[in-house]
Order: sequence, then C-alpha cells, then structure tokens
Amino acid sequence: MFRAPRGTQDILPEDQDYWSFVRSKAAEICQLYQYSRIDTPILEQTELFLRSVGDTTDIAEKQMYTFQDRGGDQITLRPEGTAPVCRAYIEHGMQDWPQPVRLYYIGPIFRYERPQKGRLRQHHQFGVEAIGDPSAEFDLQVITLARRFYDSLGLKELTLQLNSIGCRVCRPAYVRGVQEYYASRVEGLCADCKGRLSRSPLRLLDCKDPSCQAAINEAPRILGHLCHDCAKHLEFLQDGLGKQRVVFQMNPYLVRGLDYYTRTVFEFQPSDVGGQSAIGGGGRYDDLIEQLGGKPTPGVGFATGLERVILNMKNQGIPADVGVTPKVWIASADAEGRRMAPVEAKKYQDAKISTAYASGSLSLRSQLGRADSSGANIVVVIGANELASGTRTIRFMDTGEQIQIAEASTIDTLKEELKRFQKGGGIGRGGAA
RNA sequence: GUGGGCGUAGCCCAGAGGUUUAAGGCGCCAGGUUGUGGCCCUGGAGACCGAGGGUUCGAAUCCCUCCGUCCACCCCA
Repeated sequence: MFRAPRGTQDILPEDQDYWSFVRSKAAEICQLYQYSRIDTPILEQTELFLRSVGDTTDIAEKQMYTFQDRGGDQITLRPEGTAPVCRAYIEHGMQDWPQPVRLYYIGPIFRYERPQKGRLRQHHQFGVEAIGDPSAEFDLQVITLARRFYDSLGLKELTLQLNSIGCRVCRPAYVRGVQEYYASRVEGLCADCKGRLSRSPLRLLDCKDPSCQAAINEAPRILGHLCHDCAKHLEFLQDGLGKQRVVFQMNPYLVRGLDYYTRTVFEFQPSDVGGQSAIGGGGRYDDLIEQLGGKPTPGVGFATGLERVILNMKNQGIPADVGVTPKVWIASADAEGRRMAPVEAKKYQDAKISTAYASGSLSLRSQLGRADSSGANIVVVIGANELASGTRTIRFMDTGEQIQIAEASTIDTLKEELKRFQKGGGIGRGGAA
C-alpha cells in the first residue's frame, strides 16, 4: 500500500478550515502593512542555498533535498523562503522599484529531518521580506507584523526573543574573541562544540549540553561588542517595540541556523512546547543580496511555520473562524424526481447556490440522512407530485419545517431563506486582538 | 544522526502462547417509515492482527530484522 512519504502529510478536509483561516489572516495582515504576494518556484539551483544559508549549516550539510535533473543541473527543493525571494529581487530588477520592496509568500518548505510532532520534511511557511532599506523601522515593522499575525489568530503565550549578532564591522572581532576565550577551555566542551569552535563559533553560545554551560556563562557577549551603528540600530528597535507595547526579552544566546543574518535576529517561542522551540523567527540580512550577486542591498524578514501555528492553535483550543456557505441538497422522491434532480441542481448552481444531491436510487429516508450528515441547511424535495403541480417542497433541516412553493419562485426563496444560515468569515471579522 | 515507547477494521481500542470462526465503541451501509433526516431499535459490510523470517504440536500473543509512527536529544518553522 502506498503512503505519503515519511515526514509529509495530507491536509484533509477536516483541517482545511484551519488552513484557510491562517492563510487568510496572513494575506489580510500583509495587505494591511502593504506587503505584496510573491510566489517563487519550489525548485532552485542548489548553489543559491549554499551561498545564502551557508554551506556549513545543518540545513546545507544534511537537510537539503538535492538532486540532479535530467539536464544535469543541481536542483534543490527550497529549504527556506528568503533566498528565493532575494533571487527574484535581483532577477527582476526590483532594486529599481520604490524601496524597500515589501513581499510575502506562503508555500511549502523541504528539509530532510527526523519527523516529530511539529517537525516535518515538508512543511509550510508564511514569510515576509522588506528588501532595500537598512533602517531599523523595518525591523520593527516586520516584528510587529508578525506579532499582529499571531495576535489575530488568538495565539497566546508566545514570547519574543531578541538579539543582535552584529555586522561585518563588529562581528569578526567578536567571533575572534569568542574563539580566543574558548581556546583555553576546549577540554570541558561537548563533542559538538569542539567542532563548532572553528566552523560556527557563535553556535557555541547556543549549546544546551550541561558540560558547556559554565563556559557559556562567562563567555564574552555580543551585546557588549557591537559597533556604534549596530548598537544604535538595536536601540532604535528596542525603543520602537517599547513604544508599541510589544513585549520582548533580550536573549544574548539567540543565534539562528542560517548564516546570512546580520544585526537583528528574533524568534517567537511557545511557552510550553518541548520539541519545537520556535514557531517563527527572522532577522536582518544586509549582506545577502550582495552574496547572491546583486548590488549591495539590505533586507529584513520573518517566517513562521504554519503547521506549528495550527498545532499551537489547537493546543490552546482556538477554533478556526471561517465563513460557512449555506448548503442546499436535493432529494428525489421517486423515479420522475430522480430524473429532474440533476437538472434542478444545475439551475441552483447557475444561481450560485451551493447544491448537492445523493443518488436518487436511495430511499428518500437515506437521501435525507446524507443531506443531514453533510450539513445541508435546506433540502428541496422533488417528485411526481411537485412536477405535476409545478411546485417544490423545501424542508428546513434545523427545524424540520417544510413548505411548498411555486417552482418559479424557488431560487428567490432559497436565496432569501439561506441568508439566515450565512456565517461570517475570518476576513474582516474578529480583527486583531 | 543518537536513545526510548508503540504498531489489531476508516478512527479509538480489548486481547499477555491453546474457550479467537479476533471482542467492543465511533464512523459507514441497510431496514424499522409504501414521499422525509437528527434520537432509538435491528441487521450488515469492513482486519491476510505493520512486513518478512524464526521458536513451538500450536503465535495477534515469544525472539530477530526491516518498515512506519510517537517521544526525548539535536536542530529548527
């Protein structure tokens, strides 16, 4: 028997309300902040990610789905969303658009990982990027947009962790400082950290192994070694968050798994989840576009995992607030009605009324049963009686009331009666908390 | 990549070597109403007991391997 590949999943009808709710909130908030949608291919040249994400990161070293296509090109299923957007920015000359270019995307992301709850090989991310402006206003905008997204879904208890990891002016000296500090302490470190010392020194500070904690506590902290511009940038952001009452915690050990970040990095973390530490995160990437072959162009962005968003909504008992379209079902009472039911359905569908029917070969009882279990609001019964008298019988499934009306007025009557079953949708309702 | 738990119908699961032709609940289908749903009653379909191998007179039950899944670590969204 075939199954979905390991770490992938079908999103079944029962979950689609959550997905459309979350997606519509994302789109709604991006519209509010004037971010435009972009869709990039799921496939990119492998080199794009090696140059952006960093070829010594976990993602590049062991998590990418990479293959050679039939033409001999090295192709990778995108393991993150920022690099493709930057590639598109360069490719389509967006440096000549008004800056910053503000874009958002929603789509699948692929990483070869050991699956767990909230950790999949194919998951979906919603992300935003503001490219082309170095100012901290946009760090602020991206973070507050993210916060508003979570708030609008009703998610509680997400802590915002913030750090600055400096820039190319101040970081190299700091990294050397860390390396020098650790040089005399190699003995006590865990095996992973011994490897990190030369390859990704900043990750040393992020180690969870107990044997490394003592060394971390006394290690030099980046926040004390930022250059003037980085310090000012951070201060502006902190001040802005404070003015907007966005609560955050400085976390000097926050280091993200992608090499392209400069200055601001941040993560949103659920309070009580084990395996999945972050629900979303992002940061500034002032050198990335240049690394990808574009003109030096700064940028800042955020991305969040939709599976984790939905998981957290369910954990917190938050329902998906989506619109419900009232439904009509047609039931045929006999052979004559059975012939007319599909014709009748088409008339309603032409009039934009959501209409379905069960097989007329079933007893009327069964047809009504199916209408009921599918959530029909109104059932139209059609049979020899109705056809002979030029009428339709309409039954209200909530009350069991039934009325007979002239055939000619059926559509108008249905439209009128269905209004009371209309439920508002996610868009424009509820609003941001 | 490391360590551990678990795999019995679509779903939740009983079952601990021989009263098993594998039980129950949900769901599904039909009938009880010859033109009428939800509740109730009756009946039915649906399981090569994850796969392969082994031990045994006998395996869903014990052992091994593989696969899947879940949890923790790691990493991240």
